[in-house]
Amino acid sequence: MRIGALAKVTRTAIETIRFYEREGLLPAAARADNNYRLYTDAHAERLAFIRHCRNLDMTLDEIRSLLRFKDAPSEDCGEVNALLDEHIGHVAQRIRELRTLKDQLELLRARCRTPQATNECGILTGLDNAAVTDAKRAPHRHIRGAH
Amino acid sequence: MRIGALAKVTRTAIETIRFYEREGLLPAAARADNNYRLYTDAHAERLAFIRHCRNLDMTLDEIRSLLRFKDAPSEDCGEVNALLDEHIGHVAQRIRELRTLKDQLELLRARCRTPQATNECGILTGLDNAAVTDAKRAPHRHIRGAH
DNA sequence: GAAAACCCTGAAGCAGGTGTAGAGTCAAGC
DNA sequence: GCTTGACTCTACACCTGCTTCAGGGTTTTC
Repeated sequence: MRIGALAKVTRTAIETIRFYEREGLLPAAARADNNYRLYTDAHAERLAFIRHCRNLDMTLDEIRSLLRFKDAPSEDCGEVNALLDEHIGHVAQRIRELRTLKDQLELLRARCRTPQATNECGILTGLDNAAVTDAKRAPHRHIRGAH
Repeated sequence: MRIGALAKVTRTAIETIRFYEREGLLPAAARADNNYRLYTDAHAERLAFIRHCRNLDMTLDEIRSLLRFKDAPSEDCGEVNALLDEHIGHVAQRIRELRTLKDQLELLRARCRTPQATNECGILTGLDNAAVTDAKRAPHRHIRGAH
């Protein structure tokens, strides 16, 4: 199948497919005479795998690791378990951070229940006075924020 | 004070300070004869404000809005309330998403309790078979994920 | 035979910075 | 007076995970 068909069955943007090929996640497809990429079902399965992992918020590096394990089928999968455990840890950590964050935001919000002049707004003065404790962040998190 | 001192008191990287100046969040500092930036206490306060907001995971655009309200002290702050409410909504939404994600990851993890050959690993086959429901994502979220 | 739909490459752009190269400035120590 | 080290400057590349764009060529459909 051509790239458009693969994009459709995996519900993935065409550009993303080419991007995964450049990144080495998806093996390069064979080419037709006109230089169009030609994909097999194996490509579709691998891409589906990648997309499932992305839906689980894994980084491309984590997915690369998982693909290596898949490609070495006789090896022990203990490291797969470890990788997943670590990833679950990241997600749990980020949930904790966001809950703290939400508490702080609601505290801040409670400082100004009704609109008034901005120079008396409890929210702005709250942000001025560091009412917010500057929670230390882990330097290399990978689960994204809220926007 | 010079940029290094400002960096120290606000616990902000020097490059980040210059970046905020380029982005228009921090007004350009006066320059000494040797072209070094010279900051006032007002700069330090404004930068502290920005950093508090960033610690609350606001985007630079949201912070830009808040700064505009701060700079117009006689205006009504109802929009500040609205901005914060919306941001709290983003965070709450992201917490919900991450909880669903964590449930899925734990379900997946339960498929392989003990290490075995990777071709029999329940995690890898689970990811193959789309055991994971592909949750739809909001297209323009801004609160970051887990890594 | 023309228009619409598809495909190609290569590069730039997004957020929110971080890190680097290459150069200038300044105070202290020998 | 000269070197060393700490500090600062500008301008640019890099990070993730794509998305968008420019500027082509090809195939399908009417």
